[in-house]
Amino acid sequence: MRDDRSEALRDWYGRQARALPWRIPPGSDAMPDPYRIWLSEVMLQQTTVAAVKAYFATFTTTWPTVHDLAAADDAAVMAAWAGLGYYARARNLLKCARAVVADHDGVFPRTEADLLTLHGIGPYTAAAIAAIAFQSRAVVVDGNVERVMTRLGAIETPLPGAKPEIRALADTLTPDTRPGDHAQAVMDLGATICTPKSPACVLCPLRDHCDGRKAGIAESLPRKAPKIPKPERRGYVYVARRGAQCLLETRPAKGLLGGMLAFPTSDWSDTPIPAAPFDARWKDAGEVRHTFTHFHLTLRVLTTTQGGNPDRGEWAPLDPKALPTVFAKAWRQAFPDT
DNA sequence: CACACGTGGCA
DNA sequence: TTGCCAAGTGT
Repeated sequence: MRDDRSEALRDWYGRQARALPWRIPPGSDAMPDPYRIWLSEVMLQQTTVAAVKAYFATFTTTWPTVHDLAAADDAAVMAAWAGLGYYARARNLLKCARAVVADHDGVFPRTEADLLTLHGIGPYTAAAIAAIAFQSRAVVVDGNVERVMTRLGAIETPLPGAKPEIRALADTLTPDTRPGDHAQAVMDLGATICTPKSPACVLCPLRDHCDGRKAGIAESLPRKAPKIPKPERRGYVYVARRGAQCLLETRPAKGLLGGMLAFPTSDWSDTPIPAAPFDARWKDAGEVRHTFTHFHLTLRVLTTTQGGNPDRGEWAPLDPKALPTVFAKAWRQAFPDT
């Protein structure tokens, strides 16, 4: 706390902290609920605050404690996560909740090392939970911290090579008192002031300490390797409706959209091979486009209202909200009225 | 270490 | 319209 930069950051956070559903106000002596901190941190992995809010409300209402979540049906949790993306997080969320109940008496472990043993908790999340939920002096490094630290220290080493330098600087800035507030202060700064593009340096509590700003290179940091263009893939998706039911399948537990509810599809490739789940007069309903992390996809949507004996999946009532976004798009393309 | 893994918003 | 990006983890 001797550090001028940490003090400036703490004071700024005291004034400008965002009010978030999982957050206690800066300086508060209230005890955060580790379950809610954990849940919010997992949801926030590579995901914006705006996208997380509604899901956090649904999850904490439906499953208020880690015991409730551990006892939930897999399908219910996957359906509730639908649309948020990175579905391995939902699968790991259940594994983690069940391990906390089975192996830790329903109480989240307090140390980074113990937290790290749980599914879906990596170095960032372990440090964040230790700092925010348990007031432990953990050094929290995420994308925001990387951006703020590379600018503050004018670190021009490209990522990921710069990580040791970044961590060392973050360690220097982390105070002994209220390290959880400090971690959230850096992340709020990165989200609202020290943004990827057009940072608002004039409003920054660290502007007089920032070497990147002094050198006029802040906005160009952190340096990163150029992105590889995404390849194009194509496929066929089969949307069959029979009265109130649709033909649905649960995707394999590993891989893309693993464990999620889906319509049957062909393979997705340069030259997909049509693979209707049963013989029928399939009607061409046009195409939908969707972009995943590492490829673009164009799906030709084929529909029928005939019945049939499918070679995979089963007839079941459909809640479109339980589908990953790419299949929700296909559903809307197939049956715009519903 | 490099790559797989979603999505919606914004310039 | 296209590309970039957001509180990363697992393999």
